[in-house]
Amino acid sequence: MAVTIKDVAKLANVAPSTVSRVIANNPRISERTKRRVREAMEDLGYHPNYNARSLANRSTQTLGLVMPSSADKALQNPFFPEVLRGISTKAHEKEYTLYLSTGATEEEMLEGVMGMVHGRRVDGIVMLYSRIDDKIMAFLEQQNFPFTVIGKPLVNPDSITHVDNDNFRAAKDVTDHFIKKGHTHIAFVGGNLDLVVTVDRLNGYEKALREADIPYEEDYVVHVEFLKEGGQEAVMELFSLEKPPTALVVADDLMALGIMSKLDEMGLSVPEDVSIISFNNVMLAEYSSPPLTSVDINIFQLGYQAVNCLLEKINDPDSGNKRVCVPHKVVERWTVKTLDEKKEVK
Amino acid sequence: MAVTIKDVAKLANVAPSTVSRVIANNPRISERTKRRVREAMEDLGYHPNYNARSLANRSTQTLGLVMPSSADKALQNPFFPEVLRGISTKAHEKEYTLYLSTGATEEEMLEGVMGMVHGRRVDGIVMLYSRIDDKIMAFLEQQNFPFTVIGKPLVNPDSITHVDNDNFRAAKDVTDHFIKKGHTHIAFVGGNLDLVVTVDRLNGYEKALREADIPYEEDYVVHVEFLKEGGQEAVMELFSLEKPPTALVVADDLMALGIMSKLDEMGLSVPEDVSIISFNNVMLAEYSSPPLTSVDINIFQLGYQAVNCLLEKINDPDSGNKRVCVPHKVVERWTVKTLDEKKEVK
DNA sequence: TTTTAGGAAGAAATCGTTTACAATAAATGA
DNA sequence: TCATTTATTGTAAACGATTTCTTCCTAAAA
Repeated sequence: MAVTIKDVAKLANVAPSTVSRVIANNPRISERTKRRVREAMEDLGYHPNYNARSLANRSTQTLGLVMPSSADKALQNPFFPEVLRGISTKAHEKEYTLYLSTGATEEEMLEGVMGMVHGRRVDGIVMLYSRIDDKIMAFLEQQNFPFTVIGKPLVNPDSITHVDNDNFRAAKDVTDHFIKKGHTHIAFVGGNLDLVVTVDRLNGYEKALREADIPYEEDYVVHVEFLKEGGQEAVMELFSLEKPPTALVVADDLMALGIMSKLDEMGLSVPEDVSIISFNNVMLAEYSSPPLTSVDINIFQLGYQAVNCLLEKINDPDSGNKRVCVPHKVVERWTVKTLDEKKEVK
Repeated sequence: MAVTIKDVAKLANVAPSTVSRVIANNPRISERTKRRVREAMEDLGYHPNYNARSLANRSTQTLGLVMPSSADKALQNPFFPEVLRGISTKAHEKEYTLYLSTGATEEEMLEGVMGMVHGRRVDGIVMLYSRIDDKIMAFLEQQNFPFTVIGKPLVNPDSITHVDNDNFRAAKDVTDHFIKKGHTHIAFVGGNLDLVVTVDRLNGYEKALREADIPYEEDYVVHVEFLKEGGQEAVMELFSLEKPPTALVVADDLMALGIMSKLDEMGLSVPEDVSIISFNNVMLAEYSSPPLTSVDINIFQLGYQAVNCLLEKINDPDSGNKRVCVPHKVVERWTVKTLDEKKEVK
């Protein structure tokens, strides 16, 4: 039906293998035959069949992406389009294409990944999250399949190539920022505790408090989902406390947005009554009212670098494992109020 | 290396063809051998090789997505994550996976699509836009390759399956809305004129004006890019006119946001000085200040239905062409000011 | 007992490439 | 001149499935 390498071979009066070599631009073929073959390809409108190629090659030129939840859910958070941008930019640079994972439950996801790996559907995998005790990561490691992680693997980070921010530092920075502005009642609203990023940030938050001799209160730490609704739940909890916080370290812009709208409903205003710094600095942060002070973690770079490392691993499986740290930067806008400026101590 | 169908066959003491039949659950194989073979598969941890399958089958179980510009650029607009959500939801339901297109220029995109089609890399394609005189669409049509379009093909819409909103109607509705609220100086800020969606909406806008005997002014119609920056350009043009508009029909939320921030810079306030209704109703619309009145075009459905139609076409290539119309709904928020309430005429 | 039908499974071709190995002819060197 | 390279191309075996024929049984019909 479609025109194959054999048709080209016949027309150009050569063997199929010769055509294959011309495609690969093998130097062992003379320029004269190359020209002849290329002409034949042109004439017939020949295009190589990817599946046949992959099969013979054992390479697919495609990369698998594993989301923390089903793509359906994950795509609701602006984080993902942005990593995707970084990922697809680098992937396309190197002529790789992308393959999105399936599955609603963790069990289904694992099933899907096993399919990708065993079925040789992808050459490598980017994990878009890092969870504690993750079955999928364990599987990939055990299979010795090329993969990189966005975030920090908890167990043996040195033996897994990953790209991450310094989340501990970032959380400490923003907490310090609040402290410097005179806040002492600072709460932490994080995502699910089994995400490593949450743990890192929580630790940074705690460290900052300890250094400033502010007691760490269990009640000031809540963990909710990375969505708007999550933010709203958090508000309910925190603002029914006897002494509600005056400042919030929030792990995600979307959550912060949810928090602000809930706060608004309750008649509390930002930053007058409560200050907020969140993470990610997605476009929303700029356009909310008031605009959010947010930590820019350079999501695009996260994706871009993850693919970069992955391709290195694919091309040289024995290359060592790397850790790439993408710098962050807090972008100050209008959600932080100064209670009582501290003198610079340092 | 990896375990193949032959290994399973050997262990189960049957021919490879038998194993294949067991996988396909062919009724011509006895339950007893089926059990035996399945056991062998389990024991060896067998997973079928997708490439080999695709090659033999001439089907890939994957769908190609063609973006209006490179994925890199397109993903900046929240429209795309949301269609992607719809698309991936349906695709995963039917165990199809997704393949993102490559290419920065139109020429490169076409190249990429030709690769997908001729190289049998995908079973069908969803075009995420509809442009006038589009080479890619022409190619797909000429090849008689299964594809569906999100948006309305301009040339022969009846012979191409597509899913769309009634954009003419939607634009007329919002323009009428302005008119009813007493506005007479209504401008239109659209995307690129070679996108069919722009044309449809422009026509709806014009129709509403004519019906209300408001003159259609060339100066009140501008066309810019579907991004924040586009909105800002638009403001520069419109508000240097002698008689600037009091109401804006804007083709995209992101553009509207750009417009609002520019307006703010210029000391004009929304909706006091200028009213705005935009399209898409992405999450941003809800969180901007003031929150945007926006036409919800149900982006998720657009993607979901596009895949639905595509799968139908793939499974039955001779099924007729359809047009699915996804309903829209204007979501009123706080960017429209009543100048002078008209009596309901109808 | 022979024929026949039908169920179950195997053999081998096929899908469209790549690639190791072989083959040929021309060119080089002694 | 003959052996040996070297440059160029061909042959055929993978790659890992699916699928069309066959074949082989066994049991029912004649």
